[in-house]
Amino acid sequence: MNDVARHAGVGLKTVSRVVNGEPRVSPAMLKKVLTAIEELGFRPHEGARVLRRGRTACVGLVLGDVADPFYSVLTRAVERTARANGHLLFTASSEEDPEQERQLVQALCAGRVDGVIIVPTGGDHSYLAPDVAAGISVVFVDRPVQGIDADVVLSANVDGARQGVAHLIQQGHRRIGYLGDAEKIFTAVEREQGYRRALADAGLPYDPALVARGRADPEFVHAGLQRMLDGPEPATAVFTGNNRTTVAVLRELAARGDRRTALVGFDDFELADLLEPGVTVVAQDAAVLGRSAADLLFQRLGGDRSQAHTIEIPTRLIPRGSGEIPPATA
Amino acid sequence: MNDVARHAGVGLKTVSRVVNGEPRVSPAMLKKVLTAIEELGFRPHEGARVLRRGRTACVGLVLGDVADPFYSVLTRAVERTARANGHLLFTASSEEDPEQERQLVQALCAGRVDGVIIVPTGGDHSYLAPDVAAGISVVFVDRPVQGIDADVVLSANVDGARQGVAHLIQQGHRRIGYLGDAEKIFTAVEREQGYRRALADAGLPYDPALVARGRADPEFVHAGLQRMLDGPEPATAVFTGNNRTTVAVLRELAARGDRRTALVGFDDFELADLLEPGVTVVAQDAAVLGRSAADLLFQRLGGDRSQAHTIEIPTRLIPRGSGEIPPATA
DNA sequence: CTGAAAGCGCTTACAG
DNA sequence: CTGAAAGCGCTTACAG
Repeated sequence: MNDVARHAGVGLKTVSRVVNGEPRVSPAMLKKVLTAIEELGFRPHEGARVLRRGRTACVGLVLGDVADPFYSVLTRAVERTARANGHLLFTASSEEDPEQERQLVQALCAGRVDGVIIVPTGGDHSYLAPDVAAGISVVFVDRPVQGIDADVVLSANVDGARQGVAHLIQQGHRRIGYLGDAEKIFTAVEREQGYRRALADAGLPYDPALVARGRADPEFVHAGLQRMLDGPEPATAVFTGNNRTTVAVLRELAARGDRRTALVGFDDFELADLLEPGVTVVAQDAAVLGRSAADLLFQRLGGDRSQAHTIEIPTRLIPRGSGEIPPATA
Repeated sequence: MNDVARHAGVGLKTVSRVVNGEPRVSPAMLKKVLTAIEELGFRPHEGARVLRRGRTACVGLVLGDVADPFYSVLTRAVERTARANGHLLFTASSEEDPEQERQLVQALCAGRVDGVIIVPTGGDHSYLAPDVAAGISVVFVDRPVQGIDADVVLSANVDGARQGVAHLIQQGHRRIGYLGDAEKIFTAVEREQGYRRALADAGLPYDPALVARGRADPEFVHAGLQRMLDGPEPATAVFTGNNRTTVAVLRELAARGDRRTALVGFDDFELADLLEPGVTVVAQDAAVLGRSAADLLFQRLGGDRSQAHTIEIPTRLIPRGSGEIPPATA
């Protein structure tokens, strides 16, 4: 910029005015600066701007895994909103590791972003206090958080799961298995609670033998289903707590040649309607989740200092066939 | 940092030394600074560091749509490599709009990143010359680029498509339709070329009536398939040029109740194996594409000034059933 | 309408 | 081992 000023034979400030499109620049000056910029191929340096202005025009998004379809849709929605607000987006995957999440969030908060949206891993998030005090806005999405008071956007996990399981009960099922994430993940706990509530509502007993919690890998699902389906009192239906588990269960059922066990999954996924039978799901709206979180963030960045909000996004039961299979023994 | 120095009663430089873990700091000083940092909740400001050092420790990735499964897997691979090299990642979706891409890339290059990986939309990319001259490294992935000499990582599009179509010919098909992206997209042109080459290799005629190019939306696919399958000399098999088109074709075939038309798709997708029949695909390795591009980028950032490389990642034919359906009239 | 000075928060030479 | 000075590239008051 100094070069440009010298090249154009004007003051530094005049160049700054032109670059920032400020008024009160005479046409003659404007032209001199513009040609100098052109000739030198000058581009203003955002970093320097940020340092002086205190605003980065960037926001960050930290979540479990950008390649997970649910999160990639959420990411897209956040990105769209960020762009609409003139901001660029950092994305970073915590891999569900609290320590990695902390590192990523702090790297972002160290002057690189104006605000962050976080899908929090478990654990205490009070480490964010200095950053919040320094003026960085934080919004949590998909899961709530401990140790800090901030906006949160959630799916209606308990109620969604309750509805999904109630749907199976309505089809006549009495022994319904549950497979979901480990207990350290908030949504898993919530959805399992919805499962229990549906059972309780229908006066059905809760049987720990029908519940399996863990990572959605083939081994876990294989073992879990085996336990539920091959025992003396087998389950006739299964409710899964997230899309990866649902897909793993579909694979396992296919491998077993099992077409009689009913299935309702939490979270929709592409092609669920094309499988045979179509997979009945409790759909979350990842795009609305992302957009809502980003909207809240930009409200805060816009100066909103009101009390922290908690927004719950409703889910939707989509019957497609797998959840309407009647109990084998009925 | 000034506050810390004053609070600790030491020089600014000493604080800098401690923050950066430099040696030659006496234990007494170290302790004074450390407690001051603790008491003030000090965090070094990356922006300022960047301005002085000239390195951002960030890289950017600009592609069509982060929510596309192929790209989200690629994104994840880039992110992993970036993290392994101590860098954070910006992601931005161009939505296949050259102007939007240019804006995003330039916003990133304006002092926010050390390098960028781009899935280029069509058009000339010579606008990047000043940034490259300014020391920013650029790698293109998935598609090559015009107007600039840079590293490129591609899938073996022509050969992969040729193999996929040859596979259908081998099953006895003589009338094979092609549905793919619009011609402005490089990979679409390449894959269509592979399609034509396979036909030529087998001595089969190229029939424009069996070719449809456009966005993978339901209307396009509906019209395209109708034209190919409902004419006097219908196609008995279809080759699709990308995963979104493949899925749209699957939907359309299901809607038509068509289970006799064979299908091979370019690009793999989740659940392709669970459909009935399983979907035969020419699989690209999005993770390898992303990792290779990121590796090249960090080589450049590490000082490699050798000639630009072009890397081609092989594809793999995965027969699952849909591509092994014999011709209806055979 | 225009510009010289100070400073954003750090690091890079340079002296002590 | 320690620190005062200069400067990264820009913008924010402040004079003219």
